[in-house]
Amino acid sequence: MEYNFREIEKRWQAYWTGHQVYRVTEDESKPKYYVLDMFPYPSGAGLHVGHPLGYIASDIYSRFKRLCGFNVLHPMGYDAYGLPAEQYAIQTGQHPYITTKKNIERYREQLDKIGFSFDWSREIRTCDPGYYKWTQWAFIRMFHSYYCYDAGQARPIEELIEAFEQTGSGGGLNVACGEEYTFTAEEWKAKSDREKEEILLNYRIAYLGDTMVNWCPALGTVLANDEVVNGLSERGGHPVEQKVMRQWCLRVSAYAERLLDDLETVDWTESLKETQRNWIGRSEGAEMTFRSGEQTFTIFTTRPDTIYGVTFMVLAPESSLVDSLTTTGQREEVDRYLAATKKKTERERIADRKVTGVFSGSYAVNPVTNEEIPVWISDYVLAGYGTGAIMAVPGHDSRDYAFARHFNLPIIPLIEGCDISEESFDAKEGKMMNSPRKGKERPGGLVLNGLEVKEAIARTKAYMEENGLGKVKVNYRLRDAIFSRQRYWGEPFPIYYDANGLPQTLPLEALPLELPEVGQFLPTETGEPPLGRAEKWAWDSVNNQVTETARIDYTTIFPLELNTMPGFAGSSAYYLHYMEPYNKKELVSKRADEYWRNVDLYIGGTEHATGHLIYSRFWNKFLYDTGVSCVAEPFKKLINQGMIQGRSNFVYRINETNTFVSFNLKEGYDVTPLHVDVNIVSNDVLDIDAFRRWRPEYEQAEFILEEGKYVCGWAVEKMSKSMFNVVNPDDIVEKYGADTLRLYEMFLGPLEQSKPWDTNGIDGVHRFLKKLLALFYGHTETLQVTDQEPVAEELKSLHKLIKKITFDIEHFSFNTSVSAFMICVNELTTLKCNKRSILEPLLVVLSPFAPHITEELWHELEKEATILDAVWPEHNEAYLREDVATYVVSFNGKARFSMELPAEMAHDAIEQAALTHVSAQKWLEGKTPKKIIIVPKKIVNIVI
RNA sequence: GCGGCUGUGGUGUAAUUGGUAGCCACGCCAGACUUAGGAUCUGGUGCUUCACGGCGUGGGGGUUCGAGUCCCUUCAGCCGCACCA
Repeated sequence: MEYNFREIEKRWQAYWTGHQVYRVTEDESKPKYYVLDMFPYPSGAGLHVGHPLGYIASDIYSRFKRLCGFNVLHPMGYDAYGLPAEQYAIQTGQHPYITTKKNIERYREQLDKIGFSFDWSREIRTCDPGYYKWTQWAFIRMFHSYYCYDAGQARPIEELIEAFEQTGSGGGLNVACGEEYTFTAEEWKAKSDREKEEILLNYRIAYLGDTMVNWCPALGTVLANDEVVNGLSERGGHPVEQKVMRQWCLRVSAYAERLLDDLETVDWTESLKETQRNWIGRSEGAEMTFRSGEQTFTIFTTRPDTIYGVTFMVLAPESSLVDSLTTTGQREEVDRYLAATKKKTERERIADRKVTGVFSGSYAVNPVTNEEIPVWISDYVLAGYGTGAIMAVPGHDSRDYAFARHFNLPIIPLIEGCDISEESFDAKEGKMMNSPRKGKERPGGLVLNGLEVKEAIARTKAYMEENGLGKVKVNYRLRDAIFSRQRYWGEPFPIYYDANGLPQTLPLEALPLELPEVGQFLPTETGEPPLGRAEKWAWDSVNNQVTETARIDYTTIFPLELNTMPGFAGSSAYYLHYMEPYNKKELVSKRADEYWRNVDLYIGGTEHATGHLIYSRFWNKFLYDTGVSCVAEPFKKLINQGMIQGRSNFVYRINETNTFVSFNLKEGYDVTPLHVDVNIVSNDVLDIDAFRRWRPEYEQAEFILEEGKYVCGWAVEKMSKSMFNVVNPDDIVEKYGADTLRLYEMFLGPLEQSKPWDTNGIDGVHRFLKKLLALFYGHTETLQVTDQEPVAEELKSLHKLIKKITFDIEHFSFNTSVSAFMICVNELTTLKCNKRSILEPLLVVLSPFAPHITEELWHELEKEATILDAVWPEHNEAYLREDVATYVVSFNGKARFSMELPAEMAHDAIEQAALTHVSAQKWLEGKTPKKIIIVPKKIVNIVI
């Protein structure tokens, strides 16, 4: 019997497509289960064997859930906007859509070969206007919303306008905003539309603001924080500088608290949650107000208890206070410092940690001691965090310490017994002293001496609030997301600018606002984004779509927004549209959303921890607030599949010759290791003929062989073209079949672990499939299955498998599942089992892992997949059979150990064990054993 | 610096979650069938010892009748945050 996987797979592929086997509908009679993969960016290089790892796992889980009676939504699509297609377009002039479309087709071809059960009728491409209509739609909604902390949710902006008209900015409003404004209702009413709009932008969830951005000159665009790594752009590694620009932003920071708190409600790995917690960066502290002459300003600190140790203040160079606190005498020096700081890029600022700074000339008054302390300016204080100003406590903060040492400022120790002669004492522990210092006590003043740090913090906070010197405040590291990109290949903003130059949203009927054609994909000569090259592009299409009254008169030239949205825009709510991709009227209908709710299982890489997975959670929460999504968290359980690294092979050329020496013989020769294409190496043995054909210079190569073979060296490296270690799944499928690939990728190790791809060992899995087929066919071409009654051993083998696999799949332990299959098939082979009643259920269990081969056999057995429902749950526990004397031993009602032996041996075992095993005897004191189970030589367990 | 994760044969890994450490594979060794083997099948394979035995889950210590698993400590590696007050 040949294992003709090529024919089998081709046939089933065609059958699945032809009969739309994996099409899913909202079937209310079944419980739902939503399995989602992070959709791929279709790159030009195609898939390598690492990409499908997560897809195979999710596919197995989907198929398993289907067999368990769930209605499983398992869609797939493409994150189609991206830089590579745009850069290719700039170089070649080919429209990114064409490149993207071609890549998608190639991806699809590769994915299809592996035999996934995606419902392709629900495919989404983020660059498809039918889809990005909903990205634009959500943006408009964010524009028309503000965030109310008291309500704990986003609210329509009209409510805020109403409040301003009623009570002005006072009236106990507790809302998220950029700058704080103070005005009365009358003042508000007196403002012009333009002024009102400027103020409202401070409150909108999608807003236009002047913010410090990461500007990447090489890419010609602004980047979000998660797109910058160590001061370099994530894509391409170009330097990034800080720059103030007017950009669209999303008020993600308003959701910081909820994004943090709701992490408790999701089933993600601890490390991923921790990464997000770090990124959100909650810190609890206090805002304190200091006075300097006529001015007051606020600082943020997590250590209010150290107020007696403040010996100077520091402002960020970009702080708006710098100007007003700089004295005339210091003006020149300060300006020089500001200019120097401005020139530094983000990376330089991180790289040279030299202490720099300049005195402003002003003094501030410590509100607790009334002492005057100098105000300095230094770039170690960040403008974007807290208030951009700090109180410096050199005794207990290492940065302040370094600064104080450098500029010879006083350092006061505040904790009993701490040594600050070499470094600051940063730990939040110990007893307070010098607070206040001896002889500086003031009646009714704050006294912290003798308190533990924790108590001192609480005491100071209370004192501040009682005396109106400050308030308790929680700060977050998480910043608003910068949402504009100066690129072509992205979603256009549904925004135009009116005669006042103020942003207005397009009418909803005008959506989608389609990406225009441009001659070139570069920025314009005047420095505008590429969309600036489109001539009055959208107005025609906008006006064609809206009713007569809503038409916009573009003859007065109201320009459209020329920026496009960033990559994360399209991936932020795609899982919602998968629920109802054919709905042209809504992102998702109430009915579909309430059926599918949220993603039960999400599988993808860790690299999205601080990007997509934050934005998506934010976006979903916004839609939850506005009643679109009915669940606050989009992804209930999340698994990060590990990365598959490459395993490179090397040949060893003897220097200055064309002779290659085998790995174990290379000692004694002067050799250079050279990467060799892993596809012409098998089990580390080089295919010499293929090598000679590989490159012209090796055509005449000579070899020094060991035992007739050329053995290559190897190393684990990143999978990349330049290392010749890229393995294409197509080649594996061609050689071994998709089922072998699927099983092998799962067999390789735990799903979440990173591991090198090593094709050595795939034979073992392939052999397993052949062995399995041999159970059905023997040496013939026709089925040899009989209807005989199974014997106990056969049943036991099967039921052991079912129990094991059920447990393993539910715990995403696919590698051990594959092992269990191998054990079962080995056992059945030994038993020469060809009984239908055993083999049929075995197929059902295997089907999530190797759908082609099992469907093939089912077909021959003339069975439907529904057989599963009957088998799976019923026989779950059935393998524990009295007649083979399997004992499950338990203490305190908890199963401890099980062992099998003939029943008649049990009695002898008790005696022997009790006599020979000291620890058992000790344990048994005062107890009466019912049964002791042993294996030869050693005691196994005791039943009380 | 702060936080998280990991450490088991030659290799990938497993261990019923505190109960015979090394399942299942790869590789290797031996054998069978073969003109042949990068095919197939059978047996063996943690280290050490001729053997009885002894030693073994990065190192050290502890809890326990019993520890790969729990606690303390230390080393190594990977990841996240980091001039965030």
